[in-house]
Formats: sequence, C-alpha cells, structure tokens
Amino acid sequence: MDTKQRILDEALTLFSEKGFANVFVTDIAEKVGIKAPSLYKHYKSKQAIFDAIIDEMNHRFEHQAQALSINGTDPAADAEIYKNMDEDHLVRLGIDLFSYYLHDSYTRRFRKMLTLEQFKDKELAKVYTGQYFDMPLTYQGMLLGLIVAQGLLASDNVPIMTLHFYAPIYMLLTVCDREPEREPEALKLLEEHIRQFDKLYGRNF
Amino acid sequence: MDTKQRILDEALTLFSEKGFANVFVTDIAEKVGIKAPSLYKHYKSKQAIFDAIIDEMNHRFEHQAQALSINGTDPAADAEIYKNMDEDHLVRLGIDLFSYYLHDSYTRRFRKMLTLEQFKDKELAKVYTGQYFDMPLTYQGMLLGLIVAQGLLASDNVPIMTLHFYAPIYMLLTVCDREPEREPEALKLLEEHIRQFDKLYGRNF
DNA sequence: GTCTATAAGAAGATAGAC
DNA sequence: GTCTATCTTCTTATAGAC
Repeated sequence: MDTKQRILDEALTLFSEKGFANVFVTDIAEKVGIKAPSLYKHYKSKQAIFDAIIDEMNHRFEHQAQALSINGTDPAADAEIYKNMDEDHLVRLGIDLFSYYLHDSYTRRFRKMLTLEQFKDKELAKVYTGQYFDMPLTYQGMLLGLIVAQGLLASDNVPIMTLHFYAPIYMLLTVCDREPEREPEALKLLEEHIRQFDKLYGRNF
Repeated sequence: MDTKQRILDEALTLFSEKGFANVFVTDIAEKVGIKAPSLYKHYKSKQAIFDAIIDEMNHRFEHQAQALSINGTDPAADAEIYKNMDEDHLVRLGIDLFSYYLHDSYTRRFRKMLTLEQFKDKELAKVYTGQYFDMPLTYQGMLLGLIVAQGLLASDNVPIMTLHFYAPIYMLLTVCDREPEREPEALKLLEEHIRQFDKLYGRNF
C-alpha cells in the first residue's frame, strides 16, 4: 500500500476512535511513519484527508453488497438463495449481516467516524442516513419481498416488516460499537429476535 | 436562571451541535453574554462544564419517566393506565414516547451531545447505552409485561417483544436527530410500526 | 463577578534544504 | 518525498484592576 493510501487508512482509524477534531496531523503522520510536513505533499490539508475518505467510501460501497455474499444490485438474481428460506437460514442471514457490519474493519471504522461527524453538515447527515437507514431498508425490503412472494413469510406491509427485521440489528450494532464486550449478549438477542420475527411473520395474514 | 446554570445550558446547546472539541470557551461565554475569563469564576475548566452537564443529567433522569406521564419507578402503579390498552392507545403511547424524546429540549440536546462523545471513554459509552438501550428496554419491558399479563397482547418472550417495540422507535429517533425534516415520514412509519406490532402480538401464541 | 491584558502552549500549515 | 525549522493562528487559562 502506498503512502497516500496509508495516510487515509491511519487517518480513518484515528478519526473513528477520537473524532476529526481530536486527531492532529502529527498523530496521522506518526502512524504512517513520516513527519507531519511530509503529509502535505500528499494532501493539501487535514480536511482534504477527511474528504478523500468520504470519496473512497462512495466507491467501496458499490461493492459492499457483494461482500455480503449476495448480488446486491440485482435482487431478482438473489431470489435463488431464498428459495428454501427457513428460520435457520434467516438467522444465518441476520447474523452474517450483523457480523459483517460489526467486524469488517473498513465498514466499522467508517461507521464510527460518521457517527461522530454526522451533525457537522447536512451532507454527512445524508451519507449516514443513506448508508444505515435508507439503503438497508430498501435492499432488505426487496429480499423480504421475494421471500413473501414465495409464500415463506407473509405480510401486507413489507416496508414495516423490513423495519421490524432491521431496526433491532441496527440498534444492537450501535451497542457493540460502544461496548464491544457486549457482543455475545447482542448475538443472543439477535438470534432470538430473528426466530421471533420468523414466527410472527410466518403465521399471520 | 443564574449565570452558573446558564453556562451549562448554553454549553449543552453548543456541545450537542458541534461537539465538545469544536466549541470554544469564548463561544459559550458569548452566548451567556459575558467574556471568557468570567466563565472561570464559575467553572475551573471547559472539561468541568462538560462534567457538570453529565452530573446534572444524572439528577434529571430520575424524573424523566414522570414527564412521560407514567409513574416510571413503580410499574405496578402504572398498570391502571394499561387496563384498556387497545391499538390506538398503544399508538398514542409510542408517539408520545417518540415525541417527548425528540422534542424535549434538554433530552434532545443531551442525547445529541452524548452521540458525539460516546467513544471518548468507557464511562460515556455506558451512560449512552444505559439511557438509550438498557433503561428503555427494562422499563418498557415491565409495561409490556403488564399488558401481556392482562391478556391484551401475547408473547412468550417479553424482552424480545420489547426489542421489537422499541428498536424502530430508537432508529427513527436517530434519523430525526440528523434530519429533522424527515419527522413527518418518521411519524408515519412509527404509527404503521405500532399498528403492525399490535396485530403481530395480538394474534399469536 | 466581570472586565482587559496577556501568558502559555497547541496545532495547522509553509519554506526551503536534501 | 522527506526532513528541520519556523510561522501564524487559535485556544485555554491566569493575573490583576474595578
């Protein structure tokens, strides 16, 4: 990895732990193994480093869905996976989703950084809500819609059904971001949540 | 309100909007209508102001439940309220809860400040999780337990049922903290969520 | 308790040699 | 591209008069 990229990587780590304002260019340079002035040969300011991280994220998220072992951009192509979706498969899907978001290094650091900077301006607020509310609800809504279409679950309001599936996952994720030692407890609640979800939507309507 | 208290009030507003590190003692003093050095007659440092806000919160939250028009500390005493709990009453409860958390000035500012400072140290992380995860789940779990006991809803896993009730409320709250203009949309989803919740838990088991 | 003046130090960024 | 030296500005905090 070249220096320019290593700067982004170390800056992201520091920003996600301490917040933009509490990280000094000296800290970033030290982690990279150079002196602060050298850093300005790669980026014209501390803010430019932050902006470059946001830009890089926009490129990476295009491939995110693939990392979840789902096609991501073509839900119809994912339908095959959900042909025989039973409770255990749904639990596996939810835990994989949760574990990926929680443990993938880049995803976790970016989410934590955005958590700390979300009120800075309207654009960052939109990036956060887009990534952790609109996009998951849209995509998971398509998947659950497919499962409903196949008669494996039943709902006359798939968007709300999706909110019921995703909101507990999101909340448990924020808990583990703050207190990683609560992950076992979160995983237990997550599994119970999905089994209950499956029972609730598997029996009604 | 005396100067000492006004300092806390203005500091909380600024911290919740910009984060601790991006607020300067000059900014706080200006809002209060004094010069920065005068501020040091009331608090020995900027950090001491932050600490005083956290301390004040610990006192205020004792009375929080009462502001929600429920007893709060004695769920058994609240049982009366839920004697005739139908879907519309449950919707009202959820929307009141949501609206209180979102619009109560002190609650909103404190939550936003804590959001920005939650990774600073273990103690702040615990305050956040305690206030917005453990406490709501514990208390709402007691209320839902009462409703289940009265046969108005049914569940063999009240903690997970509580997670299903609260997690969407929490997630929608975080959306509105970032993008207040999305409140109408959030309220619509919130009402649909609770009506669906009532149907799901009203028909099973 | 509030002010003006100022100390003390931190932090972002630049200049110019190598 | 990296370094040392340095500039400039900002920020917290104190001193001491009123």
